[in-house]
Amino acid sequence: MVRSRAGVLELAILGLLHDTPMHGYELRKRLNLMLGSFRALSYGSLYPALRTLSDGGLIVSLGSDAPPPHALAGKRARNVYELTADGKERLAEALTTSGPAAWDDENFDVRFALFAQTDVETRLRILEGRRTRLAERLDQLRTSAARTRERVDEYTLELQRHGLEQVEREVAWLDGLIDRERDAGRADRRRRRTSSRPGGTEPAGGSEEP
Amino acid sequence: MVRSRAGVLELAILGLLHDTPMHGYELRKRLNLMLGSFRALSYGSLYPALRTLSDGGLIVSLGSDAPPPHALAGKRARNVYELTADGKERLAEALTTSGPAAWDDENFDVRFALFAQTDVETRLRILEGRRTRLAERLDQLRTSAARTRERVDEYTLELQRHGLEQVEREVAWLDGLIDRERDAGRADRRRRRTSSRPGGTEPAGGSEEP
DNA sequence: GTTAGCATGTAAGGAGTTACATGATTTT
DNA sequence: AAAATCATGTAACTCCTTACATGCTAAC
Repeated sequence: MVRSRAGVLELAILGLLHDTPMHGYELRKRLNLMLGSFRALSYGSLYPALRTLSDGGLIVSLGSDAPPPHALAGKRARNVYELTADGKERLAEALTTSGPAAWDDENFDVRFALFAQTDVETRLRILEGRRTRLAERLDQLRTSAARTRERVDEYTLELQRHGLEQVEREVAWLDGLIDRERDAGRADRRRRRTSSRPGGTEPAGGSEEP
Repeated sequence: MVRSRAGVLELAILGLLHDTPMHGYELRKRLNLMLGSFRALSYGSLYPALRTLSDGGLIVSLGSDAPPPHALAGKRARNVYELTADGKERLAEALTTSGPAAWDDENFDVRFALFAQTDVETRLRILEGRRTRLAERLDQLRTSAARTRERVDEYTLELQRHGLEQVEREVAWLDGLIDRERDAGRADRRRRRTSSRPGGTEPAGGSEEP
């Protein structure tokens, strides 16, 4: 088995390249945006990752032929990458898996940012998984807060209080998103029932009303 | 120069041991509490860190002599560590430094959790440094949000919106804390002026009214 | 013509994790 | 007597960063 570890970074790259072929430098900027923009990813991470994906046959660089149609022509030396068939397959596969690897702290943001390429069912599974994870955390925090009370100083206490509040807010955020997705899901099923098309693999997309 | 890198973990250990001598296993639990309790620190990190500190002469294990006065006597094989004079010195020194190393994402929480061992001036410097850092982040986020609008999908946008909101809330939290510290600082100066004692190196502490 | 930003990469190293290996003590 | 949890450590490995090395192109 060659697949072994997934790596958030590789998934993020695959996800971005699915929309638009890009070269590393630009990819980095989009990646940083996608990941909330703090914690700027370094080239020392990005280029080796591109290399790995390229070696694995998931992406290819459009070497010296086929200049990007819309953009500033000329300027070689840029390696514009795009997904191969294998890459698309792997991406699609990775996007439908849920499990802890989807809703853990390090992965959730990337998975969320790629929701547009998924269907409502997957989105709901991931959002609910994340919600459950955070609810567990909340439980732990509240329990240990009750246990440690008085044994820690003001500042540690304040830090815990603030941490708790942040998690609570994130849960509330998720609740809102879950509601929205459920509505979208209902609308989707209604649509599918009405039209005779049994529905392909195309993403649900839609929901123009945020 | 032997000092080289500081390491958040080592500072956290020093800070906890300053209050109470402890053995590794217990230290880990307190450490996890202190760091918000998610992201449980592994033994594979903790014990080597204790080793390093021990080798550097900053902490010592009270080997087989002097059983902990208050606690469950008996049970050897536990390495209870405490700060050496050097360790206390290094801790005090580390606690008064500000600079990015104090208010960066990875360090701020630990620094904050150790505020009880600092004076108001240091606390204010760090809180304000952190506030400035976050304000910069906010600026970047808002700018890039304005630039990318329409070029990214709903979900990426929602993620950015949520990230922005979280940072805004943290800034508000800091503002509250800064106000409180300013009040404490004023009270402190007044107290110092009134009493003839010029004030030693003891932490400002106090502030029973949260 | 020189500075700033675009563009790609490599090598060394830091900071942590997982998995392994071991054994004592407490609870059921 | 078995299971849980306390307690300490090591080795291999992962993921990422920093610092280095290189060169092209746009703007001032």
